[in-house]
Parts: sequence; structure tokens; C-alpha cells
Amino acid sequence: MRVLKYAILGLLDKGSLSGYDMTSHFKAELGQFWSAKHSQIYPELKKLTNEGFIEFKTVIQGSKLEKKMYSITDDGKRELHEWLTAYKPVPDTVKDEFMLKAYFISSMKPAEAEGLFADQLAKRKEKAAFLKERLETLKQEAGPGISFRSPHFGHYLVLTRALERENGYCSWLEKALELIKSGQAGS
Amino acid sequence: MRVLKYAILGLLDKGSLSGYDMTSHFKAELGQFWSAKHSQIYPELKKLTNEGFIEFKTVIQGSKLEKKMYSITDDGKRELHEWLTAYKPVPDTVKDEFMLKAYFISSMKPAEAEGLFADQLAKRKEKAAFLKERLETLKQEAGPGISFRSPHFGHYLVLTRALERENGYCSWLEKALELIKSGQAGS
DNA sequence: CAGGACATGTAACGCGTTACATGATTTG
DNA sequence: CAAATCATGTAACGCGTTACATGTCCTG
Repeated sequence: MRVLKYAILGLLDKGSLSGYDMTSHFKAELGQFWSAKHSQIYPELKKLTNEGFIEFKTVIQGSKLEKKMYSITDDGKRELHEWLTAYKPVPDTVKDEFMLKAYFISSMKPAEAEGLFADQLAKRKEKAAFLKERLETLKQEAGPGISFRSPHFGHYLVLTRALERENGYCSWLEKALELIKSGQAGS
Repeated sequence: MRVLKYAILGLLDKGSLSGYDMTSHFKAELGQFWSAKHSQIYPELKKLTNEGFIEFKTVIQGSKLEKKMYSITDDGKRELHEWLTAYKPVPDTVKDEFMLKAYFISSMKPAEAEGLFADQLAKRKEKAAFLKERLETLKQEAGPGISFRSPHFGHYLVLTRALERENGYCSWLEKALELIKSGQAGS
């Protein structure tokens, strides 16, 4: 399905970028929902160039270092638009290794399960706090009444969703922990 | 990391299964958080047998049809336990193609974005309703006061998490849709 | 007796990660 | 001047999906 192709086209639709710049985006907010390593990005850039969806200009950074600045072509824009506006089914499976362990909870002792869930809760809370801070920063940059028109709207959507995802996970973990503990008490 | 290995060991820790049985589990509740096709399962079963983590007996179904019933060995149980009780970091990225599109919302017209989000909301609501029904059924089978001791506790955890995941997605989509529509009104 | 479910396998291909490999630039 | 960051590439390997391939059993 080549989703990385569309991730690259989408990034380039906002402005020119080098391959290295793209890896940076995948390490920032966008990385909550999509990412790729540079070893996957560089070959994909070559492929997209051959296909005519993007093009590049070599730029000299400093005195020697060569950098390829990519931009999207009209063909690329058409391709991106087609993907963006296509309605797709919700995936049946979104893989989550922790939930796989949860499914096998009967293979653990209560104390082991409690430890596992408590650890996960602590880590998720930390991540939620981190995302909350990022969102506060964004709100200050973009102003409080963020709207469709704002250049930060995409960031805003991604951050609010990521934060709610973690918060939802946390409240579920808390409920699960109580059930595990009450089962343990009655032994 | 071979997570499929542990998925198989976990399933077998509850009782003997054929490869075909495992694919059925991946199509049921467990499939919300992990799945694999039979083309991946059968080679993995061969590998796990060679490694001594599982073993099988050939059973005749009907008069001719051969079926391999797998069970977990003591080595396999140790291996499973080690994985279950290992604390792991929360993954940085959980891929979500729809959220990638959301990040690129500025490359869409408001009406296009509205259509996309409305479609996603309808599909997520449908999935949430389906999961809610499954959960009601489970509650009737298991009784209302489900606890750690219940043989259905793993199912219960997975279903409640999946349902809350969809509900959370829906409420975020509704908020996003309002922002998109209000931006459109002011154009 | 036909269609769907049960049952098991292999092959080809693409996606994704880790590791290998190199070099320039900036900042403290 | 050392360390971190900027910058680009390839190779090997494993994971996952689609397609190819075959045959039995049960239900209406």
C-alpha cells in the first residue's frame, strides 16, 4: 500500500525538505502515528523521483556538504490528493503487544499481573504528561481559538488525539489494576 | 522480536490447538490487538517445534483428514513466562493511516476533510456498537462481577479496552468535525 | 451434491529494522 | 578539538501479506 510514499508527499506538499528533515518530522509529533528510518526513506525518495512524483535540487551546505532538497511535482500533488480523499475501512487489527499480554493474564500470578500493569500505567502517565506539555506549547504558539485555517491545525489534531489516546489507556489500566488487586485480596 | 511466537505460546498455555484454531482466535476478540495469517502461522509452528517450545500429535478428523494438535512444553512455558513478566517501554509510534491524513489536513479543502472525517466517524461508531454487543454477550456468559479468577478475564480486558479505544476515537472525531465545520462556515 | 468450513502447506514480494559505512558542520 | 548534529547511502535479515496449491468434511 506504500503509505510511506504518501507520508513523504504530504510532508513535501507543505514545503521543500531534505531526506534528513523528514526523519526529524518522524521523530516529532507526527511520529505518534507514523514513522520511518532514514534507511527506508532514502530509497523511497529515489523511487518517487523516478516515478516523477517528486524532484530535487542539490544544495551545498557550508563549503562541501551536499544536501538534496526535494519538492513535490504536479503529478505528486494529484497522487497525494487521491489518497487523502479516499475513504478506507477501519483496520481490523491495531497491534499492541501489551494488550496481547493482557489477553494472557490467566498465565500470570496476580502479583505478576499487578506489577506489569502498574509499570505500564506509570509509563503511559509519563507519556501523557509529555504530550500535554507539547500541546500547551502549541496552543501558545497558535493562539487559543485554533481553527481549520491555522497552519498548526494538523499538529493540533495529532497532538490532541495522541493525548486522549494515552489518557484513555491510563484510565483503562487503572480500572484493570483495581480488578486485579481485588481478586488478589480475596485469595 | 518474534511476538507471534509468544502469541502462539500464550494461546497454547490455555490448551491444545491446531494451526487452524489459532487463525480463528486471531479473527475473534484477540484480533483487535494481534493477528497473523495461516501462511505465517504454519512456518512459525514448525520453527517452535524444532526449538522445543511446543510439540504436536497428529489426529485424524473424520476418516482421512489429518490435523496437528499442538501443546506447549515446559521449556515453552518458561519462555512464555519470561516474556509476559518483562517490562517494556511504551512504543513511540503506533501507526494509524487515518491520523497521517489528519496531519495533512491543510492539503485538503474543508469540504473534503469534512467528508473524510464524517466517514471515519460513521465506521468507528459501527465498530464500537459491534464491540459493545460482544461485551454484553461476554458479561452474560461470565456473570456481572467478573474478576481475576474468571476464565474470561482476558477476554473481558481485551474487549473493554477495544471498546474504549473506539469510543475515544469517536469523541475526538466529533470534536474535530465541529472545528472543521466552524472553519468552513466562516469562509 | 454443492457450498462453506475445516485443514495445511509453499512462494513471491514488499515493508521495516538493524547494522554497516562514510563524511561534513556546528557548538561548547 | 571533541561531541553532537547534519547528511546520505547500502546490505542483510526478519516480519507480514497476497497468491498459489491441495484436499477433506459437514450441512442443507
